[in-house]
Amino acid sequence: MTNVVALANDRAPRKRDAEATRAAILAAAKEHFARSGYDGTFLRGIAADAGVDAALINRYFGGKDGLFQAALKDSIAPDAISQWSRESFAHDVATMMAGHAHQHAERAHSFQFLLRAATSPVTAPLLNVAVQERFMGPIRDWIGGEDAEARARVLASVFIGLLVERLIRDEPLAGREREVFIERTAAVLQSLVEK
Amino acid sequence: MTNVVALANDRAPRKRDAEATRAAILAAAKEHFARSGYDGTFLRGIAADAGVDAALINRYFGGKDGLFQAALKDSIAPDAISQWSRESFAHDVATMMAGHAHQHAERAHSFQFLLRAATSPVTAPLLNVAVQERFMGPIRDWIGGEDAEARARVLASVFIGLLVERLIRDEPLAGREREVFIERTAAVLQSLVEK
DNA sequence: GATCTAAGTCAACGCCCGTTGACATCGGTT
DNA sequence: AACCGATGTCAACGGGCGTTGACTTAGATC
Repeated sequence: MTNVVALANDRAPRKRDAEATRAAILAAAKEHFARSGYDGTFLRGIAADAGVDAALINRYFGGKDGLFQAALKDSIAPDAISQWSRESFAHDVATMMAGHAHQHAERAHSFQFLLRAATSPVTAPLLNVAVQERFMGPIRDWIGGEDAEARARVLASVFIGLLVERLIRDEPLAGREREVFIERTAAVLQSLVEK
Repeated sequence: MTNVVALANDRAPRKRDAEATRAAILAAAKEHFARSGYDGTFLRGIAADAGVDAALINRYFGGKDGLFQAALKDSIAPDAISQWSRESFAHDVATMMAGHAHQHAERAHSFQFLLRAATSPVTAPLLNVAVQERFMGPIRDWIGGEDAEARARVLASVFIGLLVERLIRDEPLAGREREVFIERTAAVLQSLVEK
């Protein structure tokens, strides 16, 4: 009798899948790190959520630090920046920020992860490098023009501030207040894009 | 032979001073919590900085939790927001942000402390209340004008973002980059103050 | 089917933390 | 001077963490 589990792929079904378990560990790690920070997450908890033994984390990621760095890299997606529209990005971002954080759970989650990373001296240097390479760099290139570095820094600050305020206070804006918020925020963002 | 140590006060020199040691512990605790967060600070480290035994912390504050709460209460200081100058505040704030965080250790520390408090589910509600009452409210009243609430929110976001960016990356700006950073940041802040 | 390697498990070690209770010592009181 | 409570010290315990190495087992290869 052949294996009961689904098969039919060119590869065998193989219950033991290194890539799959590695991904499961990484996914659980991202959630734990986002929710509880570096110090507040325990490898045993991650392993339990991933359904594996804690020792496997060590095998795949070389320890807690390595796991954190892998999760960090996975949480910063630089690809979307270069595709931003120069004309509408300011309004788009402002509108997004005015909405529920839940509507963008994915981004909110990974950003929460980053924010937690910023608050621990252990992880702050790692975050610094990651943000520089994968966030500030693309933004700098994207806005271009003179003094792109300094302007990118201000822009990144505003971006971060909007996200943090969103996280601290999740109540959505409405009515006229929402309009004004979007208008003002878009104006700020736009002013930093312009040379 | 009289005591060698300085005396001559109306009070005896008294090496054993409960209030003084309590204050020393609290001061050290605030610094440690601000720098390293709740999980990252160790009572032995605080005790060492305060020059006392770790067991005393337990006697005076009833444990690490009690010490943290005491430090939190002590870190929510009355604000100087109402005394900001309408003319120079934008440039003042921008200049402050461009400098070393160390140069404004006091504010930076208490802000770091509050921000780290957000990472603990226990203390997060406290932070929300503190931000609303001690920060958003005064800012709203201070800027005044139409739609003060919405504008205050954007302003507070920018403020928070600048602080977080500073937290992540402590390298100071210099030269032309610094000038541009200050100029742009001041322009953003000023635009939000104006009606 | 025998075999060998990768994938996963298990128990335990070592470390460091917060906390505790017994002990020492200072300082005011009588 | 004798006393006593408040103040400070000390050593140790219990627990939880990350990490390790030996062991087991599934799955591919022949």
